[in-house]
Amino acid sequence: MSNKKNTKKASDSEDEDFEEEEDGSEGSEEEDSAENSVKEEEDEDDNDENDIKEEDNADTKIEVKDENNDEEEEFKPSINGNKRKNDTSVEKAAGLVNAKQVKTSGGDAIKKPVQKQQDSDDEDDENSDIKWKYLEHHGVLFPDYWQKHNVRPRYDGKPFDLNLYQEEMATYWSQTLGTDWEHKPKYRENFSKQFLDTFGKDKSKLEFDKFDFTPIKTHLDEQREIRKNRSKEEKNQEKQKKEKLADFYAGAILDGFREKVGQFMIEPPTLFKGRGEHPKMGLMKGRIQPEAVVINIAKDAPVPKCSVPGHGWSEIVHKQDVTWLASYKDDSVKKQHKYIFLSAESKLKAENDKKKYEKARRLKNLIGQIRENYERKLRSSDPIDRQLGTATYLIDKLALRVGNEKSEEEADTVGCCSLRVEHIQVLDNSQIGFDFLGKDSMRYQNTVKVTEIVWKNMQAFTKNKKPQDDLFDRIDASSLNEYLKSQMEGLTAKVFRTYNASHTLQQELDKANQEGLDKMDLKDKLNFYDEANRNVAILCNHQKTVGKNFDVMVGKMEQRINIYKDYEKELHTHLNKCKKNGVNPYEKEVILEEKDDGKHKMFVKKFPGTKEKIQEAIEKIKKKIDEEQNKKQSKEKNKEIALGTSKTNYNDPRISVVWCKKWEVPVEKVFPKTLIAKFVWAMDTDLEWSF
DNA sequence: CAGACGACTTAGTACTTGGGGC
DNA sequence: GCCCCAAGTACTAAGTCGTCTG
Repeated sequence: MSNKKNTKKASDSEDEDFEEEEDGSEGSEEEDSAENSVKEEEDEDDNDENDIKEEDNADTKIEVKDENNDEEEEFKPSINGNKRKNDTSVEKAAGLVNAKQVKTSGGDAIKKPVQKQQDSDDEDDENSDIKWKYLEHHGVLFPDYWQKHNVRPRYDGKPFDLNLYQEEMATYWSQTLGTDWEHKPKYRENFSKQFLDTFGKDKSKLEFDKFDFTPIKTHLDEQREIRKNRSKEEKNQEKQKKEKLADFYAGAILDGFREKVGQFMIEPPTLFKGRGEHPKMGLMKGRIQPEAVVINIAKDAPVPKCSVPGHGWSEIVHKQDVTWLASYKDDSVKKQHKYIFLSAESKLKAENDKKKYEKARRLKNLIGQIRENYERKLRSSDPIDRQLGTATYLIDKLALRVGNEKSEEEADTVGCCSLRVEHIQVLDNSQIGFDFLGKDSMRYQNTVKVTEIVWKNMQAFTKNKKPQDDLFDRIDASSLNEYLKSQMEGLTAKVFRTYNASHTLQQELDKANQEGLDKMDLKDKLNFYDEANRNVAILCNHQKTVGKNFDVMVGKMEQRINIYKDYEKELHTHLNKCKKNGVNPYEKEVILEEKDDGKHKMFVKKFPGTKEKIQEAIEKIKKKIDEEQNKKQSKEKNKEIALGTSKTNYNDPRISVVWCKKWEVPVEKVFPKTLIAKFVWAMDTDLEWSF
């Protein structure tokens, strides 16, 4: 396997960087080949340094034996599927055994036993750090190199030449013109500095403000327009090409099963867009070269081909104790690791997911005892214990995150342990006010009534401190988790969020009986579900920003409702007239509203000629009013609440599955496709089950 | 033992899509 | 058939938490 080490750092020194790319030839040449890479991969396999021997090119179907997996679609990755058995004896898993042995050991379908396999997995504890025995995949996809469009910005009113890299940067900048980013001082500052730095010694002569990027912005808009107006065939072609690519890279084999890969495209360069007041926003995210990418596969799996000609992987590793297929470092904006994992619907992820909820259920069974314990700690004479007890109380009652330390290089956000005095207010009547920025700089604003002792503790923790001082100065995330571990094996702060969320959902949905759900129609049942979901989202503070035209949309809805209502009234008067005069002699149509272009009739009023028909029309419009009002209400209720996050990450899917079965609601109504796929393991939960 | 590192989950937003209303 | 919007998905940032290291 290749191991070329001519790596250059992504983008530490811009001068070097663009000089290297400046000669252009590299760029365009590679781009072409990158485009073709898929075809190449499949047809020819002989011109690459990662020359892989593909012993068996037949696209062997892999037999799926595990009954838990019978829903498994075979997506059709063209991996050289080796048939292999999925049930390998325990000793084979012992780690050092290489996959070759696994592969060649035993026939195919001798052992069936799903049950057995599960048992042996459980006993497998001493080997629990082994995540797979065999792993094979196609590596990762690289974004195209920059292709010059030669649209020049103006400088001091005159067209200004840029080299390849400068043009790339300038274009990323131009993409954000007209958005909020443009006006964030930090974004502008970071970008402009880095941009000017690319001019080396000339940079002192340049002022960023004298640049005018509107020509590039215009060009981008035009391009978008062109893209939008492509013919149907063109669009289709492109779609198919994309799908083909996806098929190729999205397929992996893990322990004899075809699995789908998650995000397999290396993150393309762009300007970093951090959340909140991130000090690094606007910096250039560097281009990742294959030389930075580590590939993780089984020892006897074919090495995936690197699709960038003339380049090779950094390293091929066989780490069985991790689940990632590929990883790379990207230090261009901040030190970080990126990974390519299997998708959420893979067995590996699903198992973890299930474990997470099982752990939360264990907490449920112990919560009484655990609460007693931290209540006691609240009154301890040891100040550390009082802080541990108080923090645990907040995590439990308010579903706060634990709050690890953060560096200066990130947005200033906090969680429980990192709360500062300035974030809380000790109020009258045993109340505490919270106001801080949590994960993703989402604001947590809440006033809560707490127990007497918690209130006293909180007050004590603020004593003699400056606003910027830590509220919990004697503990941190790891000491808190250590304490939690002493209460229950594997217990950490985040388990409380999972537990509280799922518990809340279960409780809310259990109210269905009192609410008389059986008499409701599907829409109302779903409203009921949403309401439960919403309570969880509120608990976890899952927010979304209100769309720019939220008010406009609501306004439109109101307008529509009013029009409908007016019409209803008119129908009533019409009906009365009809009653008086016997049969109405005429039927008229009035176009109530037209759009500016005169093309679109928004709403047509009709005044039918018979009493029956009028009555019908009244019923119809009443229903419409009702529907519209419901829509408006839920839109307003969900104004800044995101339901999706708790659905995907916090709510034990079995709760919803059982509820759906019980009330005859199709699961597809509460879970979109992707979540159904993610939660296959929960789909056949039986009615008796509860969280 | 603190801080860095590594792996994995959780998160909101930007973009795409598809289904209902005309 | 077209248009529009909401729902769904893709994307990647930002957390958590265990472990390694000096």
